[in-house]
Amino acid sequence: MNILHQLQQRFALALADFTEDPTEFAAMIRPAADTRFGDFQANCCMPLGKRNGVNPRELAARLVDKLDVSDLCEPPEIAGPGFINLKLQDEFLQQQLQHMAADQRLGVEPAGEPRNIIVDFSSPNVAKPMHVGHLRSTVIGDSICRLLRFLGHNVTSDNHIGDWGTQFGMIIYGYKNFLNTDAYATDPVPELARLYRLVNQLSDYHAAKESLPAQRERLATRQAELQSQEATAPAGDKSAQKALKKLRSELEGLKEEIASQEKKVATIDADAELQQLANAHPNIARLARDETAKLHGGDQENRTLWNQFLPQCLQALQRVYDRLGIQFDLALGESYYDDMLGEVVGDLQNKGMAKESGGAQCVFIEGNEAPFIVQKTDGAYTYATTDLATIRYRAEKLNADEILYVVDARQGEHFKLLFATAEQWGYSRIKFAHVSFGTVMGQDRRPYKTRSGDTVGLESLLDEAVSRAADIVAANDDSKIDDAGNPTPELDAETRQRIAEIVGLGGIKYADLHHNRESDYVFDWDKMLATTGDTATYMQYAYARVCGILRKGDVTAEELQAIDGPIRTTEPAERALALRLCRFSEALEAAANDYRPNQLTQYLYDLAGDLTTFYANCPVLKGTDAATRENRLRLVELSGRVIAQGLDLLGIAVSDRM
RNA sequence: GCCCUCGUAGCUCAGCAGGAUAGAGCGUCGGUUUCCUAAACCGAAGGUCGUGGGUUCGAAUCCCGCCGAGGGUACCA
Repeated sequence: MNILHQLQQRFALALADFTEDPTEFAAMIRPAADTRFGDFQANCCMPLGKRNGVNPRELAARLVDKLDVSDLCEPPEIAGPGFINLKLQDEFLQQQLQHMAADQRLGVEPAGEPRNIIVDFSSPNVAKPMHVGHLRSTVIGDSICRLLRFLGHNVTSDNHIGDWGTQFGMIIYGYKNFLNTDAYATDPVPELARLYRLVNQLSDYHAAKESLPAQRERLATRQAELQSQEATAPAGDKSAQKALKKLRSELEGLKEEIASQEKKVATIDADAELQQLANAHPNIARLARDETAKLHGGDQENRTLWNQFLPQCLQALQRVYDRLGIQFDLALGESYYDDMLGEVVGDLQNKGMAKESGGAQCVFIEGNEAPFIVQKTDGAYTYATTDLATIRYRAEKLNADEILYVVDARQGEHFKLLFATAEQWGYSRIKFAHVSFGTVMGQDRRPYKTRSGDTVGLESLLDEAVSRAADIVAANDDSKIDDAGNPTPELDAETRQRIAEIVGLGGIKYADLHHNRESDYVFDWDKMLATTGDTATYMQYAYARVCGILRKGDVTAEELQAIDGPIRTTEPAERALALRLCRFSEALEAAANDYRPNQLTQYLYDLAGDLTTFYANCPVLKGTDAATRENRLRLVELSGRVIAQGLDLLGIAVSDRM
């Protein structure tokens, strides 16, 4: 039941007399821009009139003549240059509502042709704790899975974990040299993370020490260059000024880089213990890489260690996913594909796609300067190779029709090359999409970091959200008063905590999902947990009020759902709410079509707004006759179900009290 | 150098298979409680949609130039 589709179908029939491709023009029906124009508007007569050399208004008149929507709409009206305005008949709207209320799927029809869709998202490195950078992929990916699944597709969520890269060499090196046995015995994962950080820190130290002199020299020459150019560049010469500007920004970058490296060196130098370690391990970076190579080469000891570490790391990740309510159907990490990589390169070579260039095996895609490197000079494979092996596996073993990669926009070029290569390689029947997203920024407009400059750990982020939410929940509950003004808090400590979890995590997820995923967004605690405005809380609150009304009205959702007969919409606020409810499937489709959960958040926000406006204007329980009361209760109950279902598709939970 | 994003109200952002007077939240100002959760509702002020051109009956939306911000760019993923 999708009213927009029904209208489009009717228009397509009528349009058949006027054009070769009626669906193209039927698609130009959309919700009315202004409610005064009605509920929907058709914009097709202007372009079609132009194409056919007919006056658009005349064409509109003839089209309306031909059009049969008498069972759905009031008589269509022609306005302006040739818009056709449509207003749904109340009886039709009421029928739709009745059907929706009786339907477990809320009137959303499952896809006629379900597709096998693989959604590749989250994909953290197991060696390091998850951080804020993983948030978007995880939250957006999960929502897309839920949406597509609800729409009837066969969705496989796959966590393509980084479990085979250089970071494991670092952990192994750390384990062999710096292990704190007690700490490892107590809780292995933090100890492994510490080892990773330590080895990384020591490697960076040596790298910085080595490169700093050259960088300082470079800075000096650049500065001299800048000075001389500043002296000579003609003020009116635009390109000279532009070059100057570029040089200045390059200098800034260089200074920042040097400062950050100096900081790394200083940190170690300031700590006698760390300095001693650094001195004792001058070749740590190379040795760690060697450990990785040994692991890949099948070295017994390193394989044993890997087998020992991996389950523990995965378990730590699982804690975060459990808390976020996220499940994966598969978690086939990079290691899973390791023994297929040689074959992939061989096959690409046989097909003449991979060629040697500069010692590496490369696929060159026309129109791209950079090659797609599938095997490095040293013989090692790259993530390009793994990604190709993964595509082959998903195509052949999972029968994929569609593969979505929910990954950072910065990897756009990689995916462009990957998809082009895969298509040439024989997988052109699969629809590939890079569902890209922008960076999470701090208030300073730089990638979100802690005050000391470290990346923000995901678990601590979640903890903080819940703790902030707990304060808000407590404050709200404490402020509840009865008619006499006496405090009447109604939530016990345990309930408050449960609600804080729902509100806090919902706030984080919603803040992410309600932005257009393509744009960067600024992370702001106060906004995401604000008790006012376009937040998860607003919707969760609307839901809690629905439950509150049913409780006060002493009816259950089941009882209301069992009532048959149309749901009347006499008041304007009732009608607006009813129309919004009927657009649920439109909203889901829009969100799924281009993988934009923000289309759904927008819908839910509008719905929650319509619902609270309805509350303000239409009393449900008080001062109403029995029929009105029942009718409004059904409207409220249906709204609650749609909100809960919509939020669920965003991965956000609700509570029946707040 | 080449390539890719982005520039919309004081702030944060929607809108971008071209359509009627450009929307929302926050903030500001004003109003609403004998009434089902005021975590609410109603109203007002606030915009040369970076800029200059072009296509069109019609452009925030499509094309080109310019300005500004960010990102990527051969062996890290």
